[in-house]
Amino acid sequence: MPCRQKEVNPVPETFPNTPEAARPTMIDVARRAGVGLGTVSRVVNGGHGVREETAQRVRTAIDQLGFQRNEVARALRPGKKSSSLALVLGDLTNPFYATIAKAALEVAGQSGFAVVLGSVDEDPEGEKRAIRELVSRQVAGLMIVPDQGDHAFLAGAGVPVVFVDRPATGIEADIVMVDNEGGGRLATEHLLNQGHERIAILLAPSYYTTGRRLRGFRRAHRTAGLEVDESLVVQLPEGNAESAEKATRELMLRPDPPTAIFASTNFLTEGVLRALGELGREPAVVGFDDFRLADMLPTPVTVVASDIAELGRSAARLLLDRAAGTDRRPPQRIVLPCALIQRGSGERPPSAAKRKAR
Amino acid sequence: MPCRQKEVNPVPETFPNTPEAARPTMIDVARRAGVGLGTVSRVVNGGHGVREETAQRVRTAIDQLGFQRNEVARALRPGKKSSSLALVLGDLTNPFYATIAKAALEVAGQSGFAVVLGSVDEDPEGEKRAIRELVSRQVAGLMIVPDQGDHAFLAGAGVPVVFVDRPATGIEADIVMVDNEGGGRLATEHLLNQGHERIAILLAPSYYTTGRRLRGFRRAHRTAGLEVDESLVVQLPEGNAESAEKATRELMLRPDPPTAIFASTNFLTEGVLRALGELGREPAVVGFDDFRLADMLPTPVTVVASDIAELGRSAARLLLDRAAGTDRRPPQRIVLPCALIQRGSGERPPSAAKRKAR
DNA sequence: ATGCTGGACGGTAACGTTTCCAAGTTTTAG
DNA sequence: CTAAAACTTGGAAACGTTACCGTCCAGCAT
Repeated sequence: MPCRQKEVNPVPETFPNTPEAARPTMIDVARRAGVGLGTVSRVVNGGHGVREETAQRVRTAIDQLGFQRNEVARALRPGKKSSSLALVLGDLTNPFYATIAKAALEVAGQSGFAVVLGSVDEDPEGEKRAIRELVSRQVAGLMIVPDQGDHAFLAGAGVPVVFVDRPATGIEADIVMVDNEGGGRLATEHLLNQGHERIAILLAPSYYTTGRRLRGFRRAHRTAGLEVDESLVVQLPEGNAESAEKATRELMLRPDPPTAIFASTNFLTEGVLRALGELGREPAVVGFDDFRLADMLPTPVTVVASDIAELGRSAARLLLDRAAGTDRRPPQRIVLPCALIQRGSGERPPSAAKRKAR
Repeated sequence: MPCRQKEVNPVPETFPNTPEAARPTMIDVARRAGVGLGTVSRVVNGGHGVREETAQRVRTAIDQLGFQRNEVARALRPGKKSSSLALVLGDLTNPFYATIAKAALEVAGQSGFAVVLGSVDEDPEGEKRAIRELVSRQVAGLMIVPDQGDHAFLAGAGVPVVFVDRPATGIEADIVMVDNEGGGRLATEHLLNQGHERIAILLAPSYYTTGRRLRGFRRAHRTAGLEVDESLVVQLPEGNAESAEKATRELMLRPDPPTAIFASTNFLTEGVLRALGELGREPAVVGFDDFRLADMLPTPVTVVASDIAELGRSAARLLLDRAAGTDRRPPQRIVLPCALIQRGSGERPPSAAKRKAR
């Protein structure tokens, strides 16, 4: 008779070099409670179809042994995806991404989902690799702040995908983003209302968001009946503060400098301010996205902001619904509004810039 | 004859409501390549002991089918922990934590490890729950920025643990941290050297780090032959900027305000500056931990800083070695140095504070 | 009594991988 | 030319869980 006896927490003769405490399994629990394996599983998963008395005995055994379900084994069963979501985004050091991550983590955690992070530093191919890695871990869904490039390869991944902050090409999926065009228009209109007619816009390289914000910029001009001076539309080679700083310097040292600058990204805003601080110039400045300490700088910074945390929360909620199969609607498109926060830098009149211009 | 024939990517008669693309398994690959299952596994894991010709055939099949190893199934095998690390820390919105996370992610990623994040908002019990969750996901190791409270329960987790930024009680484990006492001393000495004799210190509630920084503060005083005015040692009820702001206001409105303030945390520093800005006072200020825009504030902020990213990198490296079993040394204790970054706020002489004091 | 229904429970087959062992094949040595 | 050794390879067990399929028993209707 093949006696498949298994020692419960066997004491190893020689202490293993990896002091790996053998964690109890459902089988251990079953044996201890004097019930079958299936019964333990039923109890662990809600306990339907188990007599209360039996369930109690099982629960006691679970407590005594300190049993905890092995999520990996659980996820192996067909259909059962693991109870983890993946989040793929850029530099966590950017408060923008960090805020999204935090919010998503929070929502996922409330539903008992863990979040596996894939940080990708602006590398179109690295992103693909990271996503493949994540998918191979059987995550229940993907939240992606996509890089440029085709994301069609995601279609075969077999898991729901939610894009965050910007859409991706090649695949139809849910998307949660902010009203970039509206924000761009808001910022620009505000500057135009102050009487500015020469407004520069700084753009990070080829993000989707960049295009929309620029569109808002143009639209505001058109509405005001003004032409956009194309030499004031600055496409930066990189999306960091240094790049913006350099561009701002060049911009302000032109014979015909702008009287206002719209920095389309939080890091760009920083760069702009840095350059202006050194030059001692004071054009009006409006940034896109709020940032910490914006109100404490020598001239508090006016920004167009949205609820970034809500971006992360919405994405996580949507993804959880998709993963659970609760949500069968066609791909959704959630757009969060932007609001203007006036702090000072955006309210400087054109004259202020001119006054110091010489 | 039990013909366990399995269709390769069978076409479902009725399209399933969850459009789950059946992903190919090793068995599919084996069949396609005309080899055994074991051979495929060997090829996937480095291909030792497989003839090159056979390996090539397998690789072709893998490419054709777009096969990718199921990490979950892999992790199920005994001994094989999953190739993920867990990172448990506080508010990701705090650049301090975000920096650690980013660095750890980077190092882990280079070794093909994913990182599962558990963010815990200053909740002693929530941390425990989060850790249990993570352990049940069979992570290969834990990196924890521990909350107060006993962490003895980790001893039975069966996975290596590395503590980050501060040690935990109840368990002997690796720890990576900064030289808090040295940093505290450095900051204090710097202020003392400027001639300050009434220096206040603001402390976040009951962190380990708080105690060490305070110790450095006291030590510097003792070395200088000065008594610490205990009324200037301010234990805050919370670790946020608001709390520090309120405390600073009270401090400065005393009949005998300090001429210098040592803020022992980046958020505290922010609060201090906020209060001083409103009051129009100018005591010297030194903060612990650098932060973005510190150099752009009206008075650039002097701080004691360390390489936070290296904190995360070291932790990840150490944990990877432990997880691989490469590192069998007794628990390590890595301490990173602190350096003073002079920017202005810390170099104001006592007279400046007094001048405006009335 | 007997047959039936249905709930409670035990057992077992997967899930996809790794690892071990045995069998087969080639190479090397004697 | 044979024996042994080394290398390849296929097959099967096992990891811990869930889902399904029986079995068993109590209770009920006939």
